[in-house]
Amino acid sequence: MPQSSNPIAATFAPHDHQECAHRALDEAAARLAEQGARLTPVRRRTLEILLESHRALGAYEVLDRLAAEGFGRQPPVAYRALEFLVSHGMVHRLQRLNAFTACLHPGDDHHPAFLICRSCDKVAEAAGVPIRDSLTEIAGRGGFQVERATIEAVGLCATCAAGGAE
Amino acid sequence: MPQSSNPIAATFAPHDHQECAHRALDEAAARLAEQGARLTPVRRRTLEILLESHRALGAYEVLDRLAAEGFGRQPPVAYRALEFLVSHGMVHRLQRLNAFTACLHPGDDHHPAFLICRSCDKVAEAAGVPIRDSLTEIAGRGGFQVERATIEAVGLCATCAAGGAE
DNA sequence: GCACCAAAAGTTATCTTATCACATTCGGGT
DNA sequence: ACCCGAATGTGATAAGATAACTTTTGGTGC
Repeated sequence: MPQSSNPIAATFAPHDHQECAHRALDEAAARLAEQGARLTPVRRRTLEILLESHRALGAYEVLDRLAAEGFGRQPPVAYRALEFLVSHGMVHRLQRLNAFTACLHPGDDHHPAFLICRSCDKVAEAAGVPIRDSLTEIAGRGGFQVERATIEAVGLCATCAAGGAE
Repeated sequence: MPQSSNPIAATFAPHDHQECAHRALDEAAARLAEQGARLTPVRRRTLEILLESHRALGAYEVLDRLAAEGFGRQPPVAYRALEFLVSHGMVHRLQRLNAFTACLHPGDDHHPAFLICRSCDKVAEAAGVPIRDSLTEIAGRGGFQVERATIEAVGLCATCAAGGAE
């Protein structure tokens, strides 16, 4: 992730993907090692594929890439790797898109809000805490205990808005 | 909807569905008439089916019921009716569940947050405005313009929590 | 009443997304 | 070298959604 005053803007701005993806991969590997979880070749490659774009990819898109690289070509190959990565907080699932996106800062707030740009299709993670607090508060007044929340916004990122990609 | 200090609690509490569903249907019919939209038999019945439970139903569940009542038995029958109702604000689509739920107060805040009880599967609508404001604010700081937001929480409603349905 | 047109409903086929069940392989511990 | 459980591979199929085309329906002008 490049230098920037704001992580959301930084995600959408042009920047050195190689570097930010590499950093995230190292961090993921370290965290998984701590947990005693195995980052096997398929799982590692799956994470890399997601990190190579900030986009969300469908399971079958991931599968195609894996198959092209010599891994199995049946859906469970991709779904299993993705499920593993999601359950260890390395990847998030986007409900609106039926798609998956790599987490750029695993371990921090693992329940972010997602900002999906409808023009460039990149996905940023925004601080979920204040939003969840608001939701929890409103739900709580009705006696509802929130356990998990999905917060996903579709809109236009600053880069696309500026670039006339409207 | 029964008398209650809180609409969320009211949704989950036992109450006279017939009455609250009937009210919502009348309101929907009136609103559609205003808009010059046609509430045809399939559409009307689809809305009734959703109103009969506060649960979210999958398109194929709705389709089965429609087919059993003499309507077509092909997926587009259900999808078209649901799409019509969604686009007119009478029904909401829940991304987490790939399912649809009737709107209990069409016209009010058409972008509510959804509270889904994992025990009884009922769905309540909570005021979405404060939550969306929070999201819009955070996103805006990163230059992201929110256009549409999905806010869905899974948890436990007061009725199930009290009833030991844990 | 009737001819016309657009909207709605019906039907077939197909596509995308996701999971199940079972066989095989891999890797660490003894 | 052997064992065991985890991970992977494979075929089949379930579940969710849409495309393309035909037929029916309902309102409008005549």
